[in-house]
Formats: sequence, C-alpha cells, structure tokens
Amino acid sequence: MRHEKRGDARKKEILDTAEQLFAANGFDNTSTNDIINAIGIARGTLYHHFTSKEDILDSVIDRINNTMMSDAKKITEDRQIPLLDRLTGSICALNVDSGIGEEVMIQVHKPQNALLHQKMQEKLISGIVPIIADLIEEGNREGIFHSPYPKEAAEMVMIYSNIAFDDLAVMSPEEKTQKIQAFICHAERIMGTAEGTLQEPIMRIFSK
Amino acid sequence: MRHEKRGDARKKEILDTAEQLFAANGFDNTSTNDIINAIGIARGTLYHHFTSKEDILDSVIDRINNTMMSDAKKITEDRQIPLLDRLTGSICALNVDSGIGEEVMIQVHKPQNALLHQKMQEKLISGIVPIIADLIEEGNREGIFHSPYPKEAAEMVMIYSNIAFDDLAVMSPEEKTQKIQAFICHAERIMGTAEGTLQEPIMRIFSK
DNA sequence: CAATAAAACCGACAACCTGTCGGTTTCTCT
DNA sequence: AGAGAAACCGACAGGTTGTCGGTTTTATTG
Repeated sequence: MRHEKRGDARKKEILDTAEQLFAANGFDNTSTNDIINAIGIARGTLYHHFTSKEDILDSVIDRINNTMMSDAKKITEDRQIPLLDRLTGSICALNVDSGIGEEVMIQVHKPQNALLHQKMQEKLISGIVPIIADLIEEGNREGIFHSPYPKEAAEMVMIYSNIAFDDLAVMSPEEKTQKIQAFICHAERIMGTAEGTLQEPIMRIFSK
Repeated sequence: MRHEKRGDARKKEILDTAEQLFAANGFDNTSTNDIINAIGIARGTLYHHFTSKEDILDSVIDRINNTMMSDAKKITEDRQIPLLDRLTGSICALNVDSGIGEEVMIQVHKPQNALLHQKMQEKLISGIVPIIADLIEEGNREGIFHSPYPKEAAEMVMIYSNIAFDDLAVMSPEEKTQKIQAFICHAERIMGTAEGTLQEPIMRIFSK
C-alpha cells in the first residue's frame, strides 16, 4: 500500500471518462479503446486498475448508486422534516431531481443501455425499499397510513415510479399531469391514506 | 415469391436455435457462430435471412410476444368468462403460466439477458395495458371497481407484477405467500374494489 | 544516497466477434 | 431445357476484449 494516492486518482479518471462515454454512447457502443484514447493511457493501464469492461460498468454504477442513496438517506434521517415530506422526498430522489446529472439519466433509459439500467435499478430498489418501508411503518404508528404490507407497498411504488417516469421528458404537459396525478392517487391508495394527503408534497417536488 | 416454404422453414430453424441458445447462455454470450454451428449452415446463410444479430433477437421476441398476447386476448375477449376472471387471467398470463416454456422465462431474468428482458417487457406492457384498462373500465361501469385512472392502474399492476414476480421461483413458500397476498391487497386498492374481491380468482391461478 | 521492491504503466498480440461480398448451387416457372 | 431468383457458401476486413512480458516511476529502507 505505498503510493495509493496516485493509483486512486487514475482510477477515478477512468471512471469519470467511462461514465461520460457510457452515458453519451451506451455501454455496448463504448469500446475500451474509446476510454483509453480519451484519457491517453495504454491498454495495460486500464486492465491494471479494472479486471474487465463490465467491472468498470459495475464501479460506475456503484458510484452513482452511493451518491443517490446518501442523498435519500440524508432526507429520511432528518427528523426535523415532516414524515410526509421525508417519504415523498426519498421516493423522488431516485427519479426526478437525482443527485447525478439529468443528462446521464436520459441516456440510461435508452435501449442500448439496458444492462446499465437494470443493474442500477436493482441496486437502488433493494437499497431504498427498506428505508421507505420504515417510513410507512412510522406513518402507520402515527395513524396517517394504513398499510398491512409496508415493504411490498414501498416496492410497488418504487418500481413503478422508476419505470413509468423514465420518459417523462418526452411527454406533453397534459400527459405529464395526468400521469403524476394518477401516481399520487395510486400511491395514496396503496399506503392507505386519505385522498389528497400526498398531493401537496409530491407536487412540490415535481414543480421544481 | 417462389420457394418460400423452404426459406421460411430455414428462418424458423434459426429462430428456434437462437431462442434456445439465448435462453441458455444469454444474448451477449451467444455468438452468431454458435448459432450457425448448431444448425450447420454458413455465415452467409444466416445473414441472408436476418440483417443482424439484433434482428434475430427482435424476431425471437416478436414470436414469444405474439404467443403471449394471443393467449391473453383469448381470455379477455371471451364474454362467457366472468369479468374478474378475465382480468386476473390476463394479468397472470404474462407472468405465471405464460404460453412459452418456464425455462425460457427463468433465463430471461438473468442479468446477462437485460436487453432481451427489457425489450420483451416493453412490448408486452404496451400491448397488454390497454386491454387491462378496458376491463377495469368495464368493472367501473358494473360498479365493482372504482378507478379514476384505469390506464395508469393497469400499468402499475402490470409493471409491478412483471418485475416483482421475476424471482418467485427462488423464494421460500412463506415469502411467496406474503408477496402474493400483498399483491392482491394492493391490486384491490389500486382498482378500488372491496377487500377480498381478487383473492379467490388470483389464488386460483397461482395454485395451479 | 544508493538499492530495492512494489505499484503503475506500456503496447504488441492472440483469440474472438460481427457483418460483407463475390461466387456457387438449388429451386421454380415457363 | 433454360433462365432468373432465392438460398447458400466461406474467405475476409475491421473491430473488440483481455493477456503478458517487459519498462518506468515511486516510496521505503539500509
């Protein structure tokens, strides 16, 4: 463990470049040559830091995932914020105003990035579902929610929002409104809360 | 249009072989060489019938998709069957007792088949959602459902069930029961029907 | 201030992959 | 029988990933 500073800097450089290229052109359409040429290093150097191209992808995903998860945790663990806002905030943290660039998110949803998308989704969902489930249980105790299956409720809301809002950018304003209103209605029903409870906190997030 | 019989037979042979290999080893891990060697044809023959490897994948998916969709339609259009059974039957047609082999379905959900999975899911969802939405509207008129957003309700139920029941095979019986019960509860809430309405028709499908 | 060992780096290379293309065989219709 | 179209062949170009022996840089140590 001698000069690890230099090594980690190079590793970060590779990840930065790969993330940008994957986002711009897709995982399959980005060759390892593209990466090393963009940086100006040799093949051997790349494979000194990573064992395979897929290893690079996994590392890129891990980085993004950690950023998003810590963003979501910051919200959910802040007892200052009202429960409803913590819930809606963490649900939307992974979809709308995600910590990483929007540009990346748009590209992630292209068909050519199916693997990237699926891997990210799997990790995010499995990470965020227990957190959301805790919030729902807290709501149950407070009497504002009535959910007999908090974990599955969280899963359903997260999976749906993550997929359905993929193409929010390419929709007309009316369609968008319709879809968001429907989501609010269904989320309320799933969690067993009074109609309109989630209206205000969710809209606040979407409007910004 | 001379000897199209021969041509279509070869095409079917390629699709059959490709489907099997994709399912067994994944799309990325199956080379066009694997396909032509398994059949015993030359490279040129393969590319005479298909324009690219992805073209083969799309054709394989189309075939599976058509089978499943026609199965689902058979159920939904049969006015003899009660509405509730048509609804649950078509929801589950794409997940549980799908027309194609279960073996294929298991493989489809492996990470190495992300592209295949995503493409299939997209087509199936967009095909089945309007059908389910119609059934929900019919239920609204009959007074057993109360859904202000039939299309989005259908979307939510289909997307969730398609993803969440991916790994039903690798779960303990208790987990499985819990997950199915939760799904029934949430589907009832989303569609706005009395508790227990979907219990019997859904369980009937899962138990077989 | 060498000496040295580890980490970082290099680039040629093997093995593979996809898609192309000119030429050959086989079929079908006249 | 002959002619045209479809089916088929296999060598080939151009690109890809991952390996490996050898070189340079860096940090530590006697």
